[in-house]
Amino acid sequence: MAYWLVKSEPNAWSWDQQVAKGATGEAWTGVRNHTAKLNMMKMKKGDRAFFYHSNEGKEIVGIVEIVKEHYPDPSDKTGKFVCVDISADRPLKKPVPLAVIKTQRALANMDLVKLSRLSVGSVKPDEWKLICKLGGL
DNA sequence: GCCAACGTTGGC
DNA sequence: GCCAACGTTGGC
Repeated sequence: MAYWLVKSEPNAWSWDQQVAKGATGEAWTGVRNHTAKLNMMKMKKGDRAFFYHSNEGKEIVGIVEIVKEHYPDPSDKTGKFVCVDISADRPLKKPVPLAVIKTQRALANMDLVKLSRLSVGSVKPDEWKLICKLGGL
């Protein structure tokens, strides 16, 4: 299983809204970046991703599961981009802020830190474990 | 509100 | 196909 991180501005789409969608999940649309798209195309059903609040909060708040693999993004008229469906799995007991991630040497090479504008990044298994620990899971 | 990083666009 | 100009994202 692979691990990922998806970003959303909470005033556009928040963790609470994601939770409200339940196990059916919600289409993760609107990604218009090819690096992010390539990451989404690598996602498999059952993969997990951290849910990160950008701008407001700037912290990882929960874990989501990929419930449907990539398909054409219905919100993209050019047909070039894709989306996946994700559903909320569980919240972190304690959100992990970006500021804390930056203090961890083992997390310095995360896409989140290195490629701050990338909205869908990958997470290595070791990074995943450490963040879960920091998040109280 | 500022600015750095990065993607995209358009002139050549 | 190069590169300057511009727009957008997102941390600070």
